[in-house]
Amino acid sequence: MGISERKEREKEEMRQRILEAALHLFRERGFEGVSIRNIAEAIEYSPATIYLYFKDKNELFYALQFEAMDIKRNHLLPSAAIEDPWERLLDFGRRYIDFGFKHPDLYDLLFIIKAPMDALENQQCWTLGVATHSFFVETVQACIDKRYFKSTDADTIAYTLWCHAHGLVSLFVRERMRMYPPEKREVLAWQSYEMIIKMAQTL
Amino acid sequence: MGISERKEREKEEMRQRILEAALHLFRERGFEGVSIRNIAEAIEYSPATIYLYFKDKNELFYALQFEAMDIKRNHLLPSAAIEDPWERLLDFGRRYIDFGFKHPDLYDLLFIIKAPMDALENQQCWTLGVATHSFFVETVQACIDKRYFKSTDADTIAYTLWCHAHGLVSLFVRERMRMYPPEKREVLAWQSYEMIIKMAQTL
DNA sequence: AAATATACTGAACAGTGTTTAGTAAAATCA
DNA sequence: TGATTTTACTAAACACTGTTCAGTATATTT
Repeated sequence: MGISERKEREKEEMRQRILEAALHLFRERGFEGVSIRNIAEAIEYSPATIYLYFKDKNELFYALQFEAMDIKRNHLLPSAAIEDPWERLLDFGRRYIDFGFKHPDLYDLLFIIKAPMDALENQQCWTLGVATHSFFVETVQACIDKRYFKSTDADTIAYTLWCHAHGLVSLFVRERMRMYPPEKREVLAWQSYEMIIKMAQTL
Repeated sequence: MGISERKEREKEEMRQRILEAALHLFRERGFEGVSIRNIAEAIEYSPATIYLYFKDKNELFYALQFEAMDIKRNHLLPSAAIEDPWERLLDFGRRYIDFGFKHPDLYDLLFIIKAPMDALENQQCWTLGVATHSFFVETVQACIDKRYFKSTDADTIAYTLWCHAHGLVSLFVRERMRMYPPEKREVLAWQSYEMIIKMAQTL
């Protein structure tokens, strides 16, 4: 049955074409500024067609979130190759913040936007995120084992570092740093990262 | 001219009635879930009437943001009475996080929601925010002066602490802590606060 | 009493997400 | 082959959104 195979392939291609157009538009105009009709126009199909491939706008959103999670994963991946856990942790943090600054729209999509997080489509995205987080906690644990920290509570240390990095990126992404001059914002952020690292060392 | 005075008072009352209804609805259904028509219905006026008191939905949003900022200010205010800067800083941080947990919708409005931040109405809100931030930085400076920190860079210390608190609250508010069991989330957050305080002490 | 200013509204416009009935084309069956 | 079913798609509608504007009834001033 070569036909049904081709059909399935075509269906998958169409799905990808929709996602591509959506991600493209989204990175151009922000998530709120993209409508089903926009996407439909971009791929030269009727709006109703999109509903043959995605249940609703939420499910399209979940799929996009998954794409973003994959891009983030690839951005952080090189850290995993670093042997020394402390150096790995440093590199990981730097890459996390760098991802946020380089792809504010994707960071937004992953960590800031309010959306129901319980759809099936989103499950695998969440799995990927949890995996990355586990890798992070494991690295912290490895640092504990090598006596880089005094505290032995890996969960709390990891969460504390994550809070800092997330706060840093999201204050930047959502433009809540107006009390600092524009050119100082990114500098201050990186200084703060250096500071939290030094603080962590003494913990 | 008693009439024009009364008119002005009535106009202000109407403005307040709109804001009250909007804030009420917003805290019930989230910001995205509130429409001009909803608000109009709540105060039993036509949607067009709202546009006689606010230029557009954004300006209504700014006014709400100002209300939220005021509530936050009152929530943090008691800290100012504490003499010792270190104790004041601790209390301030605790109150900041507590505000976020108790009023996630208002926190959202103030620090997370994406919106143009340059309208006139928003100016005074921003002024209030900057004042609070200045108070925070001054407290950090007072701690530096009393040798509670080793570092002398008040800006970076303040920003680092703010990043942590904001990251903590916004991960909670935007439900990005799914990898931890629900009952552990708030506990972990407060543990993390304790940890950053201890870290800061050794800085 | 007439003219003007004020406060408000109904109806419309262009946009949104989503559903449904219907239509051509493709694949399958006889 | 020709008839039938399945597939892929769309036009049109529904109920919503923010926003504007012509029109109206009341209150104030002349």
